Amino acid sequence: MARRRLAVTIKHVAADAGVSLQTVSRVINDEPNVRPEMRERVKASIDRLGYVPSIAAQRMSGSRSYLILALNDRERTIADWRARQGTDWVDQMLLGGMLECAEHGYRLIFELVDTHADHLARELGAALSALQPDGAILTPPHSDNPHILAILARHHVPYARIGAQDDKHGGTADGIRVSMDDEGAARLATRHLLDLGHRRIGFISGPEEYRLAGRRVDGWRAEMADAGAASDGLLQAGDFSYASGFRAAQALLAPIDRPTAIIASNDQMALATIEAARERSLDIPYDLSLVSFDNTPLVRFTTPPLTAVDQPIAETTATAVRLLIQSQRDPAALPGPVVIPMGLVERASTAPPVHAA
Amino acid sequence: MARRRLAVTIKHVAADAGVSLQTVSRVINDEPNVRPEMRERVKASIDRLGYVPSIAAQRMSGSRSYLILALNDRERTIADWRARQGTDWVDQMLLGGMLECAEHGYRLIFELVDTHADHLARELGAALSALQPDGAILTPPHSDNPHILAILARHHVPYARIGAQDDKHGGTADGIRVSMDDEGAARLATRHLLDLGHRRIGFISGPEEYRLAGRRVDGWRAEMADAGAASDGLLQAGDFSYASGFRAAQALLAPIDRPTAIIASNDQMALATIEAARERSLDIPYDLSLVSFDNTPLVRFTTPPLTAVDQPIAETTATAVRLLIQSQRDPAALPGPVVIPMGLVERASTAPPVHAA
DNA sequence: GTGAAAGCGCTAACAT
DNA sequence: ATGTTAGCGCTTTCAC
Repeated sequence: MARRRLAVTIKHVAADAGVSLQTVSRVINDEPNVRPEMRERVKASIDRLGYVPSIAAQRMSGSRSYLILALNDRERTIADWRARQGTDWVDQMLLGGMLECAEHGYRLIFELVDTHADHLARELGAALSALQPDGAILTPPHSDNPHILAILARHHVPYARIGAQDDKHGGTADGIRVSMDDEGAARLATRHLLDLGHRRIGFISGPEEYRLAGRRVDGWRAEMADAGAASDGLLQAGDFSYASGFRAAQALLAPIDRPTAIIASNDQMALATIEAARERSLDIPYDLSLVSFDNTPLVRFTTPPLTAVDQPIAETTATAVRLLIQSQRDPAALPGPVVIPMGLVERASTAPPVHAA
Repeated sequence: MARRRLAVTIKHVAADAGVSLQTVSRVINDEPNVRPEMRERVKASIDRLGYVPSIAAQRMSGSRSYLILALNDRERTIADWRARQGTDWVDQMLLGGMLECAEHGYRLIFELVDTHADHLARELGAALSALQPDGAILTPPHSDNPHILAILARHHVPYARIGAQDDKHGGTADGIRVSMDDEGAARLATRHLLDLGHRRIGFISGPEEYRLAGRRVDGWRAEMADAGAASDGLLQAGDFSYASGFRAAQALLAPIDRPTAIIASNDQMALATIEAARERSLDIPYDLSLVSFDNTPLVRFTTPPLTAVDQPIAETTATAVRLLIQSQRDPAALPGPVVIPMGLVERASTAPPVHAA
């Protein structure tokens, strides 16, 4: 069976326009040294023939692949998908990432990567060798994984690290860094509750391997301190799971001098806090105010709908893509760490404490 | 700046194993005419060097690209992402599609395609020329779009149509077809309500351009007829939007002889029905039973949680991928239309009617 | 069963 | 400002 190559190639365009391959290539890549009239002629041929460069061929000859890899944690992502809890992290990433890529003629490819070290080098290496992307976007917890950074570096793939905290090599700019202002957001949430009149504000933290979890704790503690409110005994450790959130909420709500408000550092743990409050017949928001983190879709459908810190995932991903592409064009100017502000969406789960105001 | 090609290529493997390029190629592609011992030797070299074939090069020389495109409607998908209502169609597609692809050494690339005819040919053509995928998965409403099918055919890209109803060219097997059993599911939902003792069961339909919407209506009507229950005046047209669902529910609930149960053909319209019932002080499930379609995450968080028909999107997508890949291996045997059964998840929104049982 | 040669579509380096 | 040449990594003939 003869392979029918119906695809129009650069040759057809060259013939049609009566120029050399090279001139067509120059036009495609917006390179100099082509007279305007030639350029127009070639463009006309391209349009007429409906020519589109083959990414494979472009990549083969050492040029760009116009592919950007979005690397996410396999285990966690699949678990989220299976759980069907409405977590839309992936969707928001695609929304921000794909649209921004399209803007620049790139394409975003979503890829799952195992954290487990054995597979890691093989798996990620395979993806990089096979696809040869022009860049990669790392999400937590990969953003701070030195193994992954090393593999990327070995393959000369530039990367943007979302939510990465520090440079690994003391001061050396290690990839592009784009973070959400988790600390500021925690302050914002805490301030909101303080303003309502709360003084005893509990906090349920996330797991330590997520650096952003620590930053959220820092923000809460700092804002409490600034207000002269004690935070001792008001911190409970969770791991972002419902079960851990439930235990943490129970621990916070058990004492007589229980907090009048709780900040949960993600939505699942906030959900668990609602349940823990219900068990003790505490009414939200009157007996207990609750602020959640992340603002995933489900918090609009809980009873009551939750006041929540909003994670601007789409905007953050778009920014990462933009900086990555810009830095290819001008490899000199790597931008410093960029911080995207987070917002607070007030809903019905926060109110003044009963005995205050 | 010298381009440092650190990647290990087929040459390195050939040299390392002391064989020709061709033999390595045969091993990679599991082709015959290689002695077992040679094969082992080459495999050992591949492992040692961590060699991975470059997709670009493979594609260049006329072989597979190991890429499968998942085509979704741009406007609708972006709107869903922006709305953040917890619709996880895309996630479930990725779950089923990516994992099944990985199983066979393929990769799934998620792509948005405009329905608007002008752009369509350019856009989709560009994606196909650039990526040269080995196959495409079409989702509604693209599955039945003759324009898209034609462009795919012109580029010789085999496709699987999810939720496509009929062959376009009367009997000619037009691509692979995988559908969910919408009619059966509607019957299932209706039967569930009939079994509870309901006789007046209202139905809120979806827009006509989605063929599955029509099939859901058919199933409801057929099951009602089988039970000897009248369906006249119990059908209201919606378009899958909240607003349309609200209007439809209002129309259904206004008459004195209002239905004791309603089936909404998607979750947004079910949500709207909850609100419409609340406005008339109708308690769900006691005054009104409600069954939803799709089982997106949000229906677990409503009050009450909704009994819903579950769309097995992941399984359907996985099946489409599997059939697509199989049919490349053995182009002879294109399977007939495959139907994936849907299930009913019972939650708290359905109960016997007050004046029955 | 194995290898050598040609070529896929494109761009970098080097002419002109 | 434009054309020519070589080669990217791989698979497909076609020899042996």
